[in-house]
Formats: sequence, C-alpha cells, structure tokens
Amino acid sequence: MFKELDPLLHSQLRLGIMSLLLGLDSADFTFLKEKTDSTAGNLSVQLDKLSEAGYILVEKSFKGKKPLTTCRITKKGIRAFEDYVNSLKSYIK
Amino acid sequence: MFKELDPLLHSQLRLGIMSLLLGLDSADFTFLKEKTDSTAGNLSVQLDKLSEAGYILVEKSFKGKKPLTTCRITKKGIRAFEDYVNSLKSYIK
DNA sequence: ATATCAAGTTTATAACATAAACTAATTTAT
DNA sequence: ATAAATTAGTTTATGTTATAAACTTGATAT
Repeated sequence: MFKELDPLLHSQLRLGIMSLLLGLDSADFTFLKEKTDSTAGNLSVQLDKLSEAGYILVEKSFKGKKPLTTCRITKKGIRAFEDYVNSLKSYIK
Repeated sequence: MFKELDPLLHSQLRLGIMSLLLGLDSADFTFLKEKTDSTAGNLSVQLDKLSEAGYILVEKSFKGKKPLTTCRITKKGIRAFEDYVNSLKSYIK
C-alpha cells in the first residue's frame, strides 16, 4: 500500500540540502545555509547525518584564510533521493 | 526557494492517513490501522493530532456492541493536503 | 588591544514518533 | 460459570529528532 519513507530524507532541511545538491556539482556551507534558510547549527548537524549515511561527501578546506566546507551528493545519495521520491508517490497519488 | 512543509502532514503515518481519507467518504479505525500497517497506539495518537488540527473529523459510535471510530477528512484537511503536496514539489522538482 | 565578524561545532531543550502497557467490553473455550 | 483470548481502542514511557543557544577559532577592522 504505502512505501516506507527513508527517515533520513523525510526531514525538511535534509531534503532541501539533497534537493540542492542534486542539481549542482557541489555547494559550500554558506550557500546551503542561505538557500535552505537554516541556522548554522542545524545545518551542521544535518550535514553530518547525511554524510554519515554516505549520502553526501563533505570536504573541509580553506578559502584563503577562512574555513570552507564543500558538499557534494554521492551515487548512494542520488539513489536514495530517487527512491524517496518514488515512495512519496504512493502517498500523494 | 523551498516552501515550508506543514509539520502535521510531514509525518509518514499522518500522511498515509490523510492520503487514504482523501479518496474515501470515511474510514474506520481498523481499516486505517490495516492499510497504514500501524499500531493501534500510534494510530490513536496521530488521529487525535489530525483531529485537533481540524484536518479530520472523528466520530465515536458503536457497531453492534463494539466501539466504532469513524474518520473523515474535512475541507480544511483537503486544502492542507493539497498545499503540502504543492510545497513538496519545490523539493522534488 | 579589543571588539566584531565569519564559519562553523557542540550542547541543551523541546517536540515528535513509536512502542509498550493498560482499559473495558465481548466472545470463545473449559 | 469462569477463565482465556480477542477487539477496539487509550494512555504513558522512551528514544529520536529538530532546533536553538552557546561556544570556538581565527581573521579583520578600530
């Protein structure tokens, strides 16, 4: 009847992050923070979760002297997102 | 960029309940429990929340000697569901 | 030198989802 | 008749989550 909704993706902020990353080669912390209109703390936590699940890759470097956190979606993340959207369809017709 | 996702509907079980009720005149507790494959406790709690929000109407009566809880979606619930689906689209393209 | 800002991280708190335990009445078996 | 099991739920407890608040670290401006 209804398919399971991956709890890692069934979260407004994490879904937004994944949605953004899906359409980009990569995105940095500040960009994601602005686009998702989230607080830095919340974003940090949710990026960790996505990263631990292997859905995204997080790379920490420096832009000049400022820290720069760059994220990109993984193959696994893309598959998970697609599965999620597919499962959603069982709910929304 | 991304639209807010009504937290009342952004829940697997509540979304399932609403999805079912949207296509039916009404449905009773047992039917919803089976179709959503949920426990009675969880279903009871989530029906209360939807009811308190005015998204559904819950009517308690008896079928013979057994209690019968009948649910139906309200206008407000239909609108909320439609809004939710619409907002979702900002995430899943 | 100190105050402020940028880019985060860590910790604390409040809300949520879920399961487990319980209630009340009914039917079935002994 | 009484005990056991079933039905149809509700209430309470517990573990997760999301989020905000507080903190860190280094850089820049005053």
